[in-house]
Amino acid sequence: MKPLPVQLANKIYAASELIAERGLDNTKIEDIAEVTGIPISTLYYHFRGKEEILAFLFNDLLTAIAAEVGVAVESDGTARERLTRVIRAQLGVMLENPASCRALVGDLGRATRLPQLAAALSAAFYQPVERLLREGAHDGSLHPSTDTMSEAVMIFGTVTVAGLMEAVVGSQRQMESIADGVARLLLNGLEPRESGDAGPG
Amino acid sequence: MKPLPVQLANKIYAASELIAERGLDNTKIEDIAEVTGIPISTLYYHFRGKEEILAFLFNDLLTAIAAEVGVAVESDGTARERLTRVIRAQLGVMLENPASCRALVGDLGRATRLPQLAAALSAAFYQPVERLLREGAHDGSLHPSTDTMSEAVMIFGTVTVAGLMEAVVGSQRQMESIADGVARLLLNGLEPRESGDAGPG
DNA sequence: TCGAATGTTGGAATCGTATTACAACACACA
DNA sequence: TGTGTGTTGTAATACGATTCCAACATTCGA
Repeated sequence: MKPLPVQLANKIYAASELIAERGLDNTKIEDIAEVTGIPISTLYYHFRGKEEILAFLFNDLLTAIAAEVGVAVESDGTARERLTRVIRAQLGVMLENPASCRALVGDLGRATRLPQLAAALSAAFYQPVERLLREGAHDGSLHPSTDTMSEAVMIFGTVTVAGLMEAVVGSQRQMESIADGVARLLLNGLEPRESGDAGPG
Repeated sequence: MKPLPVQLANKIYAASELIAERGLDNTKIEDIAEVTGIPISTLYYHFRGKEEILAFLFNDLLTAIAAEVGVAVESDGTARERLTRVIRAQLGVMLENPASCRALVGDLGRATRLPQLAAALSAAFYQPVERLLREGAHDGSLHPSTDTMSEAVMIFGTVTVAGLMEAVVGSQRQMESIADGVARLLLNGLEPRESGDAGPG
């Protein structure tokens, strides 16, 4: 696939707001053309159709997340510390692109039906976290897990839903604050700990 | 809204499989008519359109979940124990209706854009859990929380994504096994506990 | 049993919108 | 100047949702 001219790439993002609001089906190509300022003909010259426009936006978002998450995974420290950074990374990107996030989640079915995206989703989320879980069992900073895959998926769900909620309500909360809440739940759990709070950085 | 004749209600579920697979837009009314055995005209006699069919299915699922969850919330025991039951209840219904679940999540955007459903969603999930969190802080079985609403949402995300994964892959795992994994993560957290595993029922 | 009300159904008619086709035009670059 | 690539408007085309309508079925109370 040709690499969409920058000038267009910049404009096309304006569509995510619209799609997030109404969903792809209730968004007319005509509307997309209007908000992006790209004529319909031009859109069809570059994209096979509506769905491919959405795919472009998703792919972009997922790539961004995967990149940030990748950095966090590779960083220094215990697995637990890095997991905290991963959570921050994911939430950070989500809060920076609330519209794309809402669009992604709103049309999640479509996203998972687009094969390239399913792979990107997996690469951006599950795999890095799964790896951290294994490493954490090794370095003792995380509990040993029998099923890292399930756990990675659940963690993904927790983080995503948390981020999504903020994206939907257009929250003004700082990413750190949200990330702390997520990390606390995931690391400490809901059951009271005998000792005081474990205070991760 | 008139209460859809039972005979039709039974047939209409056959549509969820289809919608789960392709998403609502890629599902023609014609297809729905075919798999359900309900003629197009009849569908339009009872439903305003495609979207309302989906809404019916969702509403049904959410009502079922809300009911089961409600029982769990009202049951005996500490808040922690009841939370465990809530998780089982939700997962139980999800695994019994995998197609509806996939459809729901796949068209989540649509679901949240349908006002009645947003309310049903909230009633089925957040509210009961939020209540348990507060009660748990009281009876000491759960840690005190500063933001029960966020926490409830995250818990919802964890459980839902876990259930969804199983629904998507058509897992044969027992609900108990899955629920145990979810409960362990949510209650104990990822960080190792000094004492041995806390073993909830 | 009759008649109204309600539900069921097929088929034709509408209508909106995605997508395609095509032709004119712009720009860069050899 | 000529070719290739990208841009854009306009006019088909096609498909599928929804609506309309008329015929028929069923129920139920008078």
